[in-house]
Amino acid sequence: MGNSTFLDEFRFSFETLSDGEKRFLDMLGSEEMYNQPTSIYDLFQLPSVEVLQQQQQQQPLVSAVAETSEVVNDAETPNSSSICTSSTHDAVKDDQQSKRSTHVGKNKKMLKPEKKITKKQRGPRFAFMTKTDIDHLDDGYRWRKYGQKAVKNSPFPRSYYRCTSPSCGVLKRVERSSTDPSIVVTTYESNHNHLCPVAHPGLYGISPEPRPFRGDALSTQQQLQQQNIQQLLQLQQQRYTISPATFSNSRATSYSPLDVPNHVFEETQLSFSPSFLFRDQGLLEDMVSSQMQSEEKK
DNA sequence: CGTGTTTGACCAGCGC
DNA sequence: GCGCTGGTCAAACACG
Repeated sequence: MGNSTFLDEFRFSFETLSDGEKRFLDMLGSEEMYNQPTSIYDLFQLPSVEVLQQQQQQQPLVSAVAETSEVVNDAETPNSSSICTSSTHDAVKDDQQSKRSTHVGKNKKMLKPEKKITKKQRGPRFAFMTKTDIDHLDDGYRWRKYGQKAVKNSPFPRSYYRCTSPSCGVLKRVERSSTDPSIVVTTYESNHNHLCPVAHPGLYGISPEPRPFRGDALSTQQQLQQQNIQQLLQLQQQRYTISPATFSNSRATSYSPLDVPNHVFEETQLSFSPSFLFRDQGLLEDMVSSQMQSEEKK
């Protein structure tokens, strides 16, 4: 990484956003969001739930993902390859190969199998900031922590999580901003190849009854923040679902939310363009149920 | 006992 | 080539 900090990688497409989208991104790390959480439905002026449900019936949720992954990925792990067109050999593949081929070694650190994953080969990333005192916000998915590292020039460690769903290679990094400890920066890499366990409890053997909020542990504001995060993630995943190629090939002018917003530079891999989503909004039903359920997963 | 966390070691990329 | 740093592995451990 050289001298570049984690925040240097933190990019959002900006110029393509509508005013409401820009405002939402601004609010993610702002006092406004913290003090008065706002639904992205309002900010983005999403269509009504009824409209979304109708559209969703006409356009099943994961069909695009399944088709793409089968075609692109063959016998391997059917996940993030569906996102990146060519060279995204995902982390899960690497992980599983690693486990298979290193079992022989009694030496704790045997040579790993050829590690061909370079940073440029990884899946696209999506990051956002949240002003919260909770380090690991619940986004509806189940995560397993696989590492923690001290970060240069930051008193706060960075935690590494991996989605526990089999064959799902999504990674997540969580760290606090060194400049503002109240801000948690979360970065997702690749996208899930399965539905959210919370939003679709029946598919995951989870009780279909709405689980209660952790009202005793979380404030209302924190609960709303979690809901907003879940909504944002689902939007992002739906974006992948709709058009992986468009995403991975996109080239947009971006900015780092942690810098002054007029700090503009080029970025190819990380971009965020909700506008695109809403042009094809048949896949938003997750958001509805996730609003009602923000329980943690364990 | 299954699941998740901790933590030290290892590896790769990058800058000098 | 060397050292620094970020990312990952996996044994040991904790917990319900």
